[in-house]
Amino acid sequence: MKKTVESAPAGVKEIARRANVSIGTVDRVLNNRTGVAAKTRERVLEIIKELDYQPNLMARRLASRRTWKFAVLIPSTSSETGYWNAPLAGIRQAAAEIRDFGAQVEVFLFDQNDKQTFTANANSILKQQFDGVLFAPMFEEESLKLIKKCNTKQIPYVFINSDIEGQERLSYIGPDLYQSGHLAAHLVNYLLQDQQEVLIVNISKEMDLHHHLLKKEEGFRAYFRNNKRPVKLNKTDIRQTDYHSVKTKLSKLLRENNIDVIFVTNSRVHTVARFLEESGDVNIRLIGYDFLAENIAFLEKSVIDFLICQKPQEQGHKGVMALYNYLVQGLPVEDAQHMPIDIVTRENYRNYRN
Amino acid sequence: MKKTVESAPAGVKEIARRANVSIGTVDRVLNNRTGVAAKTRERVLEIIKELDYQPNLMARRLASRRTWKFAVLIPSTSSETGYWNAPLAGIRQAAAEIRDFGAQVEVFLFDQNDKQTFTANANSILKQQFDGVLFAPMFEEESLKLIKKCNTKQIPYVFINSDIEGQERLSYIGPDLYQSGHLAAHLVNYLLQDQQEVLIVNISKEMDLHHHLLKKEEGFRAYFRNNKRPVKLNKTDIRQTDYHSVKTKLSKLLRENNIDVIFVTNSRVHTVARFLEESGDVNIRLIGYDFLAENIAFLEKSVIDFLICQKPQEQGHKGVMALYNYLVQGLPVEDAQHMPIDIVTRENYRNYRN
DNA sequence: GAAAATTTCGTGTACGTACACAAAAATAAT
DNA sequence: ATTATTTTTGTGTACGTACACGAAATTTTC
Repeated sequence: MKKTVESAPAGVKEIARRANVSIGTVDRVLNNRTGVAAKTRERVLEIIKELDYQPNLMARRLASRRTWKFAVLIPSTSSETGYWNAPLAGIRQAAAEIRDFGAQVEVFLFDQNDKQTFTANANSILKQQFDGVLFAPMFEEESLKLIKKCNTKQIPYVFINSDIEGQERLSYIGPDLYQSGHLAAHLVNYLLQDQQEVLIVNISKEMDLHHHLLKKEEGFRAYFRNNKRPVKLNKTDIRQTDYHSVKTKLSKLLRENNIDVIFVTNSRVHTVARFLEESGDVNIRLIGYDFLAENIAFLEKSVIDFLICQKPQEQGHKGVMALYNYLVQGLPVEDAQHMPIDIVTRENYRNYRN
Repeated sequence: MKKTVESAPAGVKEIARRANVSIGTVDRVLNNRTGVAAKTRERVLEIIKELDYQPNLMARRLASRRTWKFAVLIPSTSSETGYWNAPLAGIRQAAAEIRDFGAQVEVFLFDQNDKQTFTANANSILKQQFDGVLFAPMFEEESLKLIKKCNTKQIPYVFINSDIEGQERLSYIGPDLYQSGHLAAHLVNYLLQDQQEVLIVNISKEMDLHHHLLKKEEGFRAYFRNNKRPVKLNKTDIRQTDYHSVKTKLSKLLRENNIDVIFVTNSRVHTVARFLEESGDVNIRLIGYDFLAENIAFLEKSVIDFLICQKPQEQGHKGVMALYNYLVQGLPVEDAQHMPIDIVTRENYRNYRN
């Protein structure tokens, strides 16, 4: 019971021979161009299916002079957080991979603290002729404007990192915020003994980004609502993100409450870690987000117990590839691609790939 | 300060034009074939460098009739465990990706319980002309024979899933067993209250595979040796892998000892889970290995607390790509590629990708 | 039923590189 | 200096697909 040795895969020529037509006709069927008799088309299609014809991408690319241009619009790396370095790296990697296939990627960066820069870049993108857009719809109102224009211009667009519901986006690639909060709660639940208390910490300047954090908090709280044992959840919002402000607020809180586990809803967990280390509160368990050098340092020292990460680099990569697969390859693209929710600890961070 | 708009990248034709030679000569220089006057070669090389010529991989591949054949030798999926389905899927995926680039992959399967099938397949591989081999060196003695023959035949080979030290393999792709045991211990340490006891369970028929499990156990034990608080570690080996045998052995053990956490060193953790569920020992925490349907079912029901996974599918994919990158692309390949050590729980398994 | 219009199909060239073969130039042998 | 030999260089075809153009077959029009 051996499969026949597969010879060189069949191409248009072989199809043409079997269907008794010329390769021109086969080509018309393959690229469903007009000008083929229905009967002939059917016959050719049958043989194509029968042979399980796979076009040779090399030859296809070589013969076609067509090129594509994709625009990417994401936040620049602020001095405050290096998070967006990772998606950008993934975007660059994808760009390199698809360059030979005629797709070019141009990156535009906006300032997270300045909506104006978002709009300016968006307009710049619209002026040029791009075949697809990948962007982070952080500012809802401004994003909706861009979306609308893309719709009328028939330019497909992909969201990265956050989603806006009810839009005709090609795909959303990003974290599953609610679920990641849920997971955090699950871990906290293991860390927690009976009667112990939890503190939820939101550290964020921008009101807009709050939405992001709230979804995680929601998932976190939902877990404990369904929990068997009752757990007291305290919470604080810290709007001044510098260390001194965080320290002041936290020391007051820890003095007045009996906190055993702290959950920080974003990557600024290292600020809290620094505080705990300096104040010597070594018995407090700490859990937060993102594989950043500052965080890893505290993970290594066991000040942070768990980091939850959602492969930011892969997000960038997948974002670009979604456009490429859809436009260039003509493949179907998943409506939403939620990233895996990784748990990073002192014992596995060395093997982690962002 | 704008870079000049990049026109279509220069090819052999442009080089030939500038050097005042034919494309044939340029071709000879590029592939450093013989038969070019030293002076001419120099002139051409200079222009190549000047233009920063990048060969068009598509065209190169299309024109070159050269093909590669890779052999893969891994265990077949036994009725006992579906583990190897995952690496095989990754191998198949990689094969599809590189097919157009002239690389073909042929898969050979051996029976984990029959060394003879390994040797027979290995010989079959050696008889044919393969350009590279990817295999799981499970049986040391038999593997060494294959390795030796590959060495004399100058065929590069890659190990998957387990490593044999001191060999001139092109690369090793697989789990970091020791470290994954370490991670398991780290998690167990969170689950454990003072004075509580742990049970390590090895369930395995084959003596040979034991080596695998022992490395994990070693990492596990090492963690607790360095631990602040003393933890009592019990251990049992179960050689009969059917449910009844496991049940008998475990019930006796749990009756006589006071076990709070069980660590199963391989994917058979679902057998233990089934036992705990049936016996109603719901307070015992359970941790084991691998993203298999049987295990996920118990993870969902919270009978299993954690599963540790090492991306078996990606292992297969990377194994094939290592051969491809090295032989076809001429790229350097990492000596060892340890997989990430993923923690899968009830709250994140839906997002997990093997 | 012939000419015109339209549909359907086949042929040729191009993409950038590899490689075989032939032509030309340079060198060696007589 | 002429022929033979070797080295160096140029030309042509092929890879599998895309696409323009023109030929053939079919349908429409009068």
